[in-house]
Amino acid sequence: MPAKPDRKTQCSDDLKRRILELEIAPGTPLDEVALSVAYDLSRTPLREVLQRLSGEGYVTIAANRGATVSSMDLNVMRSFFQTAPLIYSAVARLAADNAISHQIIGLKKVQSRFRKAVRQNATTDMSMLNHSFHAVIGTMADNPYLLPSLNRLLIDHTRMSHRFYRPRQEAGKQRVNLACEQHEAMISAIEDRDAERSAELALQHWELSRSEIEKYVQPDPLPIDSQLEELEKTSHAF
Amino acid sequence: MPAKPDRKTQCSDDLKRRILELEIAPGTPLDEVALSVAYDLSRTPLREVLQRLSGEGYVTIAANRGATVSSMDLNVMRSFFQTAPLIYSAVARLAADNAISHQIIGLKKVQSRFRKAVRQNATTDMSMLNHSFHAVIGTMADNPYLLPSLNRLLIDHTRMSHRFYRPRQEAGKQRVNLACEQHEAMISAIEDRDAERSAELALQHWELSRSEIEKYVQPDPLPIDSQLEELEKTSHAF
DNA sequence: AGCATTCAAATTGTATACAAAGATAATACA
DNA sequence: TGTATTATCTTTGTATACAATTTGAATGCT
Repeated sequence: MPAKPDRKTQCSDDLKRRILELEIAPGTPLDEVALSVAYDLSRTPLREVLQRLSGEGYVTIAANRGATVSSMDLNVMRSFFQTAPLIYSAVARLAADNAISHQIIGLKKVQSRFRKAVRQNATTDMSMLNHSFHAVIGTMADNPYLLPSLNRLLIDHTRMSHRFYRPRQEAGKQRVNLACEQHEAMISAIEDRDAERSAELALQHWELSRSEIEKYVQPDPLPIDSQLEELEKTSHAF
Repeated sequence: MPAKPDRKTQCSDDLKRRILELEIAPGTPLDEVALSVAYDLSRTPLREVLQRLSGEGYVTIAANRGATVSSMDLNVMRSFFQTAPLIYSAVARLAADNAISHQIIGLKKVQSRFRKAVRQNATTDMSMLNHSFHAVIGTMADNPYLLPSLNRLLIDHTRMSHRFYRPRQEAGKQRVNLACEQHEAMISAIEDRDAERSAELALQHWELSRSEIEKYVQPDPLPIDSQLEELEKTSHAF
């Protein structure tokens, strides 16, 4: 009973996935006719899909000039780091207050898939299942005002965090395992209806992610002398 | 130069106004053909307007069963009171940090129109200009994650606050004047780039509004003995 | 009467043709 | 050669006809 394969939802879900996985980069213009043939829809329903994605923050629509994948410029990044801890902790608190058993079961299922992806080192699965994990916590919070904020944060967080799940050094893998453990702790806090602990864990989880992202944005500078050589070496790892 | 009278924007703005003024009540279904003839649009662009309004939280769209004005049930109300102080103070803080002079001028203009409406006792103008006032502060904050939350809160806040601006007793008018003064104080805090004071004032402003709304939701009970007589008397005042 | 079923009407969803606006290339002119 | 203007092409926006779904009434059954 995974519902009918409704072409419109399928299109919407696939576009979301591709945007979250950076398969379509921020700022990329989306061609209506190209998409409509690709997803076997006429332009009318396709445009409705784009409108909805715009409402959810995945794309930005400019009048007479179509849709583009939402950008992640400097100002957006700044807002992201400023806002994420506020919303994440508030949502985690509400999730502990309001979660119903059915949702907790769902969260555990997502987490077990996440853990499996971590074990298998399936990097994109990790990103996407981490996204799902936090989206489920969002639905637990059941707050129509915070949800749009949270989901927008998650979109950009997921887009930024791919590198986190593709660690090249042992220390990085350790951090992914830590993130996985933090998920477990969050589940038990929610299960215990411990709002304070839930919020606190969310902040810790955020802090781990934040430090990793900042390291990517502002990496250790290369040695001044042999800059080109170093660049050559590290570029292989990508 | 107030832009072109674009029928689609006109339709969208008018629907927003009617929803905010409770001219169209929460839960009311919106008929596509009726609206399309009313606003002289074909159904395709009208549907896009509804999709956008849905993205902004004004209406809710259910598949195969059209759009309805977003409801304000118990759960929504609960979330509202839970979330408003968090977002209002955060936005006020950011507004003080980020406002540019051009925006402050705009805010002052809105406030002067608001003050005028208060003097003239123009109740719906008050509601709507109060809405604009806080929406402008939202744009000052310039945070793409918080803005959707704020605007959703403002929609419901405006819909709930009409009674606040239609006071029947002298004490009520005093409170409206106080609200007006608080606006002035908020402007000067923003102008001084005093984020803390801005946030503090936002919370005070919220508290005033909250107490008024709660009084409406939970009014003083009628005298037990002559309940019907009292009901008869008070109903004239509506 | 109460309830399920079937058919008709109303409403929403989709496809496609046409109109309008924006982007681009070609041309004319200084 | 550089710039402005025009013409053409591409892309987005709108109207309308048609398909699919839902709603509600009428019918038949227990």
